[in-house]
Amino acid sequence: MSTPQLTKNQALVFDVLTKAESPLSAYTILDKLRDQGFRAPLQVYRALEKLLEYGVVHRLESINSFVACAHPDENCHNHGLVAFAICESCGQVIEFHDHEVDHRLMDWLRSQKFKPEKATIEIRGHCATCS
Amino acid sequence: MSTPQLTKNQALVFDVLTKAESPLSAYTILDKLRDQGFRAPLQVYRALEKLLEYGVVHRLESINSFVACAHPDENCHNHGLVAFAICESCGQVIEFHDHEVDHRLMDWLRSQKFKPEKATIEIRGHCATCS
DNA sequence: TGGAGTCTGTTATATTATTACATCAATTGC
DNA sequence: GCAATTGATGTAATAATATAACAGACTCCA
Ligand SMILES: [Zn+2]
Ligand SMILES: [Zn+2]
Ligand SMILES: [Zn+2]
Ligand SMILES: [Zn+2]
Repeated sequence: MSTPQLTKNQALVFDVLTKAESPLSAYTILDKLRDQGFRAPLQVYRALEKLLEYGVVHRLESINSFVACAHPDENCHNHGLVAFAICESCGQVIEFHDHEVDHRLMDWLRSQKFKPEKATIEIRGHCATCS
Repeated sequence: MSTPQLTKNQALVFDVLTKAESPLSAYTILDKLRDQGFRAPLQVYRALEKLLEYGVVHRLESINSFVACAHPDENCHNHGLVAFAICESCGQVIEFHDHEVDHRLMDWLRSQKFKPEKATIEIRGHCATCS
């Protein structure tokens, strides 16, 4: 999935996310973009939908929030799983990939004849500086 | 975490979940228990909170739903991670544990000095019979 | 008996996400 | 050029998920 030119709304949302130092909820993004003319949640959700599709943003299911991809260059996401460590104190997120975990999970799924489409690996806890 | 005697509401919620063949949302559980006197979401959420604490129920973050533990005997959950494969067609969930994946993730977290507290591993896709 | 702790019932509210419908702009095919 | 299509946008309304706040009941035990 290559990234086409972003539209105005997509660029605004992406910009907010890249400047944030922790994940943001859709409504937080909305609030940050009121000055730029955003009025309704759908403006955010529609932009996010595309950004997720392009792989430049990730959704953190366990905290209903969104974060800019930490590895925009490597398009590792195409083949591999992505995992997140989320600090419950400072909100900081570490994004990482591990082919070992990846293969192990995939092997198990294959043994069950389960066809994976989307995976979520999120660990909540406390980061080095917060513990 | 040993499981104490369940209270009336906890038992009702647990019973609904064990009889279901796929995960249920809190509000679906509420609807199924209207006849038993349930009127408000909190009655469900409070029971779920305890059942999660006892480890007899799991929460599936990616679909905002709850499922009874498939391995009530092994209290594998105390040490190890739990992963779920969720079929998007039939809703069926396969719960599994893998120490390899577990250790690998834990090693990585330790290398980052990240102290894990709660982990979510959920794979959505299609099960053997649905693909 | 009377706290302390836990469970419960109820109302209201907060947070997250989608449906429905209208408009606008760029693109395509003719 | 012009209809047809496609994709992006704006707006209002609503659905779905989750929590706050407060009051009452119940058990256990000092
Ligand atoms: Zn990424
Ligand atoms: Zn931290
Ligand atoms: Zn389990
Ligand atoms: Zn299935």
